Amino acid sequence: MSQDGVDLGKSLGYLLKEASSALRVAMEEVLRPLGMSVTHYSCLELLAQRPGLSNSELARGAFVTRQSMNVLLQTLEREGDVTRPAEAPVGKVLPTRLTPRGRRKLEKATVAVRSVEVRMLGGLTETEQSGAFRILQSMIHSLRDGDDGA
Amino acid sequence: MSQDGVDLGKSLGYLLKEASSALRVAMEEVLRPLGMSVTHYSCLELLAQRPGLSNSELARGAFVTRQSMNVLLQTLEREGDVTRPAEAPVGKVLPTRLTPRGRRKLEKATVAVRSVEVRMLGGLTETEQSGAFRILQSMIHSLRDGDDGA
DNA sequence: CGGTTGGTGTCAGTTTTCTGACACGTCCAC
DNA sequence: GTGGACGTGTCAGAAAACTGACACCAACCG
Repeated sequence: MSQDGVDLGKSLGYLLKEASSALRVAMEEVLRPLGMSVTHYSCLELLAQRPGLSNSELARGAFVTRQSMNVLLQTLEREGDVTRPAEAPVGKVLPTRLTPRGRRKLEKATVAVRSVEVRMLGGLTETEQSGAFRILQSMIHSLRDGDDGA
Repeated sequence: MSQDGVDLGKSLGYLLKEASSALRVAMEEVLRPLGMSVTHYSCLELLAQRPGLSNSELARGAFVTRQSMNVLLQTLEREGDVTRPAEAPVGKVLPTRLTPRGRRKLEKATVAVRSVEVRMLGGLTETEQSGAFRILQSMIHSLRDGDDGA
């Protein structure tokens, strides 16, 4: 219906959003059978790579607010995938850790997610992939520079 | 606090999400003074480039559901930024168009958004930009291929 | 012609995420 | 030590998005 690509596709910003959306959709698709959402998975993956992360740190890593991450953590804790001490060892920070159960869940999810990433990079050469790496990092850096900076 | 980059940054998927998030934040920042959200802007921009788009088509273009786009369109219509015929010329499709008022609003927003995009691409050469273009399109294509396909 | 498929607008309810605000703890400068 | 800036966990309410479902229309094919 209508045309398909006029000149929306000329904007790298739009393309970035489109790619991110496609990635999210693809991840949701493979994660759904496992009963996990993308944020769900992100949280577990974060925890596996950096055990003891706080709620706020997890939120930043998953690009959601502390409040959102907190409700997720409560669910994960109730389901027995993560553990948080009842008392803060220092300050108010409650370091979160994966339980063996959470780790097992994550392993399955990681396989699924990795397959998506592999598919995403299918048509790209090694050189293009490292190019993409540098380019994306440059974009992020440039975007954040001006946020608070000037 | 904690470390800063362990090996999250090694995943292109994560980097893509990070870049997209940074872009969204930056856009929200410049759009907020204009009283517009990102979806808001996307809708207007879409309409400017392809007048007469239907609600469903706009939804797909802005990566939201028909239902979400519909409530947005109702707001835009109430504010006088877009027009939809009361009766469908053919079928049930209601072609939407920008009003002069909507067009003026969009112009201001476009300036703001373009500045963000320029900033984002600041550290990139022309060659890198076209590389990014190809790479992102390849990712989108590869991601969508497997969705329904095999 | 009748049936099926695909697309659309819309109603309703739910879920998720966000914004705003509070109290508390740490850290550093003074 | 004392003050302020900063970061954190949490409560409460609001906004945004989603899922599910319905009726309708167009196009195609037997």
